[in-house]
Amino acid sequence: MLDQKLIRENPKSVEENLSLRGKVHNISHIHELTLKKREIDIELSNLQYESKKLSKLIGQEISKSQNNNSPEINNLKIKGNEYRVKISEFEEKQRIFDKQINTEISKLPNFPSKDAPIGKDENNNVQVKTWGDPLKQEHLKSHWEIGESLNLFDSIKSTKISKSRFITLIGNGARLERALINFMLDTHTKNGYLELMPPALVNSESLKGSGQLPKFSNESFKCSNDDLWLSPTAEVPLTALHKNEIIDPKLLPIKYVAYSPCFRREAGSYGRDTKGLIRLHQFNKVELYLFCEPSKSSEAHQKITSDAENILKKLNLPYRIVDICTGDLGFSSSRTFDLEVWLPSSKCYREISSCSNCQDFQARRSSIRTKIDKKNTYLHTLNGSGLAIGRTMAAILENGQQKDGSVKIPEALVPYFGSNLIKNT
RNA sequence: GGAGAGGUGGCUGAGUGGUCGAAAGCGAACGACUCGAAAUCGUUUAAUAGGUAACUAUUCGUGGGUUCGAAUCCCACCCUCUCCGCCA
Repeated sequence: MLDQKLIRENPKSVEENLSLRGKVHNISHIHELTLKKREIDIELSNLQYESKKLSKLIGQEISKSQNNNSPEINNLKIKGNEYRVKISEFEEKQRIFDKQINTEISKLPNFPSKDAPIGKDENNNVQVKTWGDPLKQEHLKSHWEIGESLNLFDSIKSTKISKSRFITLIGNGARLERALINFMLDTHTKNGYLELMPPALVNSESLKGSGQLPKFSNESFKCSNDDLWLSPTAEVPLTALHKNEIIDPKLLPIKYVAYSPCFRREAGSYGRDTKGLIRLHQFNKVELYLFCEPSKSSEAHQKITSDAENILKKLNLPYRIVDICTGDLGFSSSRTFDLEVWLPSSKCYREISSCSNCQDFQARRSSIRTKIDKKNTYLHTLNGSGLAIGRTMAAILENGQQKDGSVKIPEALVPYFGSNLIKNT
């Protein structure tokens, strides 16, 4: 959520900032609404002042005369009634304006950071670094081929259970998934993150708070009988955890790591990544999340990114980091580093983690503040996948494949998986 | 799901129509006393919006309503607790 005061006082700068995203945002209508609302606020406040004064006077008169029905008092009551009528008119107006302004502002995305590369779309993203040697042989198997031959998962049968884009993990596949979750959680908790396991169903308020609503209702699954949705990422419950709080600065920064299943409708991606573990309606993810003071968020962003990278390094998976350009930034983010893992079968890097600094955008939507120099200040929130489990499994299968059809398990994972090889039995 | 009780400031808790943003206590901050501390005494101690400020308004779970006036009365919803039922 952008600052309403800024929109009222400096709409030009707001438009300029938003235009960095490569799309024109005309906010003049919102600007006008805020000005009108301001007038209403002032007028209402004046009316309330007069009315309050009169009510006190009536109270005094009644206790003085011991009679609440004298003509003088009745006259005062009639006057009071006039105030009441006017006040409720203004309150109604205020309500309407508040609602309009709020709906409009919550549709506006975050400002891109000044440090984000300027660009129109994903083609303008900037590769920051690469790590490891990408495997580039011909005739390498895709992870779904490997999964099928080693009987690690089944998507065809899963359509019986649900529909397409769901997976059932089997045997070593299920075991590998579990090993990855535990490995990642252990690694991050050793690095100072507190482990949480939040609810998978979240209410509309929570989705608004982190930026998925009102604009992206199409991308999450809704439970029709309740005001509950299947959470698309642990970012949602983790933001909502501290909704409407003023957090003691001594407790900052707050660092969470959470395993959660994630549910996404993937509307509009028909035909893309239909095979394998890359794009599913349900997937597992270990998420890093951080609340900190505004002055510390850039540094924290580097840190959260390197904590996510750490997993890829330990698993010995080649990857690169991409600095997302202003035109390709997610709705809530001001700056994002994507970690992309090398998938040899498709000979390209695929996103496996997205590390974002949302600055005060989510904190303002969710009202999460701290005291800085006695002033309430919105915190900055950061999130990063650390990592998406399914895509990590895909990368391990493809990068660890051996000529005999078996798959080598990265050393760091062996204690968790219980074996250094998956082979056909 | 049924029956009952309840939601008040950082916490405990009083307040059932009138100057109440709210007694009292605890906690916290500052000051006095002290070499220092404890104890004691004194003062201060909610948030939000607008305003340079004085100040003004709003907020007693949330949203409506009644009234000149609502923490207090009415309606709806949410949440918590106890008992019963069901369940991992």
